[in-house]
Amino acid sequence: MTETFKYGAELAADIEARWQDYWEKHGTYETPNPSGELAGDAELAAKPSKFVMDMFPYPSGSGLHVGHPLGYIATDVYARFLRMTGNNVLYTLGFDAFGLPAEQYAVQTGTHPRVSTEANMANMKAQLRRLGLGHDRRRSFATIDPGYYKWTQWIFLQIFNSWYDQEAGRARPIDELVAAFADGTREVPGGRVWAELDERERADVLGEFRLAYASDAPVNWCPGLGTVLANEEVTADGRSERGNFPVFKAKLRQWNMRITAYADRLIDDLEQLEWPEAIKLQQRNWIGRSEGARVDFPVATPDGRQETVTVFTTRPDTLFGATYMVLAPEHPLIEAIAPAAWPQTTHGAWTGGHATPAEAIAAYRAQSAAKSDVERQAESREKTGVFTGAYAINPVNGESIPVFVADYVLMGYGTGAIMAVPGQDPRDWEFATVFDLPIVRTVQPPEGFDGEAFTGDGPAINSAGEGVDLNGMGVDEAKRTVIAYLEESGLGAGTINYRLRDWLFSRQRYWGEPFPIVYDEEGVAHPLPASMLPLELPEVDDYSPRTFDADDADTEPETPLSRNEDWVNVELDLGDGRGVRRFRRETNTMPNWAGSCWYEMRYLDPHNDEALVDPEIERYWMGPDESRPHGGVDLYVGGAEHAVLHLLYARFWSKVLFDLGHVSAAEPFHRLYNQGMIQAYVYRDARGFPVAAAEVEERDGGYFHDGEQVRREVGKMGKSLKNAVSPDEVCAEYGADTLRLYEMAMGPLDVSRPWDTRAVVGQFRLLQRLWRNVLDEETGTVTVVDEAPDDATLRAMHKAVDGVTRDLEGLRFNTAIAKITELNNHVTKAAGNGTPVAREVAETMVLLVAPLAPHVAEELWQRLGHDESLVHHDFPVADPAYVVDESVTCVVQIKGKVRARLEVAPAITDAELEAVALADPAVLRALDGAPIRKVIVRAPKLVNIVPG
RNA sequence: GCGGCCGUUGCUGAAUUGGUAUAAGCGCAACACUUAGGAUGUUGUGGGCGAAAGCCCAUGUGGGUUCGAGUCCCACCGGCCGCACCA
Repeated sequence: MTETFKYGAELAADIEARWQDYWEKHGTYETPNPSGELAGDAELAAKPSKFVMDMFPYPSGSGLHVGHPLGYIATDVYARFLRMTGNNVLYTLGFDAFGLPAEQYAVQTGTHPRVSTEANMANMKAQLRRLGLGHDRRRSFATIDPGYYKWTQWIFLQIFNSWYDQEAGRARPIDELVAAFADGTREVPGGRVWAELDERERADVLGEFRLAYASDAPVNWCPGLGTVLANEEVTADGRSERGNFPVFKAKLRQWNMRITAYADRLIDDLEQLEWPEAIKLQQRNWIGRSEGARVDFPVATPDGRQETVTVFTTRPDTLFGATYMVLAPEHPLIEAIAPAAWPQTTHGAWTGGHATPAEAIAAYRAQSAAKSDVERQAESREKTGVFTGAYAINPVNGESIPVFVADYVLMGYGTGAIMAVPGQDPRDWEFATVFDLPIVRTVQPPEGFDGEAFTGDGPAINSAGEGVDLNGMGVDEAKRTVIAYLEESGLGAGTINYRLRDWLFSRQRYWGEPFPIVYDEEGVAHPLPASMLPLELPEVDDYSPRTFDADDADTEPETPLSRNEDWVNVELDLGDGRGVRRFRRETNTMPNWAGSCWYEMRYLDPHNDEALVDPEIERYWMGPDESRPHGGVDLYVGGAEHAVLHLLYARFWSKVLFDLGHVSAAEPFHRLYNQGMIQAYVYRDARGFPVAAAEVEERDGGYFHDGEQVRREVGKMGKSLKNAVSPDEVCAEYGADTLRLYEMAMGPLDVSRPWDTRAVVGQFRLLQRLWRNVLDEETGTVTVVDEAPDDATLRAMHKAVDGVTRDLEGLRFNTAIAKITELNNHVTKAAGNGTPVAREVAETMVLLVAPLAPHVAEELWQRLGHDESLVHHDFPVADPAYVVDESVTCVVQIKGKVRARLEVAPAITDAELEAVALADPAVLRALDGAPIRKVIVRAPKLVNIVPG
């Protein structure tokens, strides 16, 4: 092979492979911890710590397209920049390898999930290595590594063994609650005596407090996937986020995490985080905090007792307008209050044509249970319901109001019961109209209001009773007044309600972390002692989930692990002094979110076998400081689709671990950045089918495939739209440095935009020009001269340094590249005019481009005579004296329109500039003798003259 | 329906946050070097009028605030995203 020094695909490939090997061999990206196993270069560890992280990937089998590494390239550039500006930077990448995608892929290909997952990870690692990402590989792991999930299970046990102390506002060990129950400092629910409870009863009591607990509750059952799902994994139209199968409500015993205990802190602590407002807003909405009141409505039962139905309302001020009441179909009190026969006064339309309330209720329940959420959404929102036959007493005015069952009230929100105020609520108005119920306005609508329910502010009317008179008050005052009255008279209380539900934490899957829980012969759950962790997934022959007809709600989940009797039935000594006993293992597994709830902490201390992370090391990297009041990762980059899933769960786990004293950071991610999506052009033929984008040619202003005209649109990149571009292709044609530059130059990181293969060459040309500015393509000799650069070049250089530094700090990679390009173009032009490139300028350009295009930068740096890698070299610093131009172009405007340009010194005073501007011939000509009313001067760039 | 974001050139996009609109890249055109160019370099490239100097118009549309608006305010049009019978 004849040696060539021309920067082309071949040379780029050679340079890149060489430097990737060099970095690996020299451990260039190995970041020292302050102590412990990964302690190293003490000088480096003494620098300020910066922790930069990507959302780690699923090891998917289909390989990467150029959209996948966008965020990784951005974090790599930023991490490199931070290294060059005096920081000790932790940067690595692991794999989120448990969960549905990995398992489904394994099922499709008929191989064991571990085998296919490992193969996929190896493939992705090779693809990522080709991009030159500066990861500390010693810190990488996959969530499926037993050494990692040992600690996932350990954290589960911590959560299981704690409760939320409302008074203290934090989680505490469950033992402290047991002690309080035992010595009577805390009352046992139901007024029972702790010492008199048996083991089963105690377990049940504690289950009401534990932050991880099993309960029988309506859950999201997805027959098509064969598993239950968390609320966050179900779409608005009642389908599974993965696979898009229908989801049904089913009552099943499942594990939950009491995330609701943290609702307020999860909202409040958002304040201090540097996250996109849109994501904060989504989290706030998801948690759905709303302030209002609980109000108790007495209902007489058929057997002469009195029941109390509690409602939640955000509008207690409208209580006098409550003319009926509605319970959700699943409400537990319906049976107790429904009489055997319809009361005499029953309106014909209220019975649904049934002979008795019991029949009507049963029929209505059957009708609404048969509807999946999908159908409920698809139907028009016409209100349906049925009378229970019972009447409640409105506590403020003693009115007897009918109680209905209707599915527009949801058991999962508030108390599952509402007071209906048709005068002020559009839904209640609609229902009242259908069932001919009375409507009483309690807020005076404004003059000319001709709508139905009035939801705005106004003076209260029709709102006076024996104990309280709201008339004339505005909404806020009326709320306060009525809440005070309710509390005084024991009829209710001000309260806060949340939309957030507890997190359903178990799945009927093989490919997940087994629960470290066993059941004794009485069915009481016992945690495994930490010494028995990790509880490894057993090897089984049949790991596929039992799935069902997607529409068959009448099915039940079956856990793959339960098929393995040898593993399920065990004899263990739990170390509780009761010796070896027989147990059955929990056969559910954890959801794939478990592994991603705490992985940032494990990067810090990945091989620690004594603790999830050493406290000193955790404090060094993640501990709170002035800029991060709750601590956390300095920069976390990933897609916005995790706004309420991973990001909420991870925050929750961090807070529990923080409360229990295991970590110093109460928030996992201080600064969050959502990268946009790289889209791609989609070409469709006349029938609307996508055609292979790579085969489309553009001519005569149109696009053609196989001689046929096709139309172009912008869509997602992927196999199904036949427009995927793999990073391997781009690397082969231009090299990884060009790919990196192009992805960073395409536009702002947080904006989505289409990939344009044609435009990649622009960044390739930048590197070629840079290369030629340093050395001779024919001979390979360095051509830079050891002379001082001329003044103009020096200014261009320092301006570029200044701008690039600020752009990289702000993650504005596209404009940073534009500034480097400008400087390089300046140098190229000067060289073309016979001014050789000065060493100082060449080296500065190499350092500026180093975070973005590290391979070519290392190569040029070495050729410029340096023996050491530039990865830890100082980034150039701009000299302020050269950042300002020698002369500045000042615009002279007349009434805001530019009429003249002046070259002036940057230090010119306002008065001097005004004098110069007013003497300028072009200005005089434009003014044409008009008198001057006002002159605005912003030296040195602008003068605006306003003629009278 | 509620909430949030965004409309700049043929395309991707800049604009120190109210102060020269259109940086940089792609594409396109011309020229140079070349046997050749899908290489490289140079120059040009929002629209209109003009020989030129220059003038007028232009940041989705219409209004407003200001000496001055892509930027701030109001209304509308178009697009994207989130939530949605949440009491």
